[in-house]
Amino acid sequence: MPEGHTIHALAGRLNRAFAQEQVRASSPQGRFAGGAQILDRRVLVEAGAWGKNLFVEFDGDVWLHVHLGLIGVFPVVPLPVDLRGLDPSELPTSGAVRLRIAGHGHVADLRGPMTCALVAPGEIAALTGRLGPDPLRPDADPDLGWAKVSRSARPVAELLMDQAVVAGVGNVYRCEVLFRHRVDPMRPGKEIRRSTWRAIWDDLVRLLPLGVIYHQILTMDDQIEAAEAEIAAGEALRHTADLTGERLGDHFERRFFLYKRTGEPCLVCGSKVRAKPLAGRTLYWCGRCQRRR
DNA sequence: TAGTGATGGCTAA
DNA sequence: TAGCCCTCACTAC
Repeated sequence: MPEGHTIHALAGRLNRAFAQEQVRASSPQGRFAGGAQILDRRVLVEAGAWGKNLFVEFDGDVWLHVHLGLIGVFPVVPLPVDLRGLDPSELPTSGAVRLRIAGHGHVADLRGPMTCALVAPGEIAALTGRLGPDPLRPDADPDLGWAKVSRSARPVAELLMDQAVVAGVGNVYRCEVLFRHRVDPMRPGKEIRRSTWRAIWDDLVRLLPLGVIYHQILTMDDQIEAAEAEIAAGEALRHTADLTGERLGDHFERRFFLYKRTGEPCLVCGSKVRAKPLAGRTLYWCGRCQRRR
């Protein structure tokens, strides 16, 4: 289920649960037994995210790279009091746990990741160097994305999904943000105006943090404004303060302009929402609102 | 209860 | 282009 906001939220949960703590690591499934052995009893220094990639630093300059892919999950849950102090191998396991990280008060089980590997510090730079700017990172430079968009004949909907152009955008955000700016998803990158690109980028910088805070993709204006008002009032904290990954239920009603609304009326013009595969995923768009102008 | 598709993206062919 | 990772929410029966 991960777009970039999910991974940034996950990094935050890992930090709240384990940062600066010596942890136990194991691989109940066995497929990461060697790596887990190297991580075991190290201090988890800090977790961070770049787009959909999670990087976790352990003492001794040992780095873990995780990519959840489409089906991976990595819930961080508090340990029930009666299970604390047990050897992590004695904790109950559900599913194929590639990597278990256990601390004094929490346990995190990684299941179904696309990537789970130890990487040398130098490889981190190589990995992030292949990624485009991440709107969730304060040092992100949107011009790096623009340089690729403005030279490409590929459809903008395909470019937005390309992690080398923008890191962290997935199928929901690409469909919704293109609609929010009434951009024809099939328009070639080089025909996009710089001001349009900048507006899309600024919108991502606004929307993705809401996704991190609420663990929910928000793209409808009324919900965005309600979320921002809660944050400004300090009320959003109660949704995030104790978040360790348990499913809390959606804080906002789950609704989008287009996503998974094939054939239903566009919320702006009433014409039918269209869908077709693009860049390996289902693109949703409104043929009238997003007509090329 | 069983089947399906997905908020990814790599590798092999 | 298909396979894979092998989860999870949702649907049809």
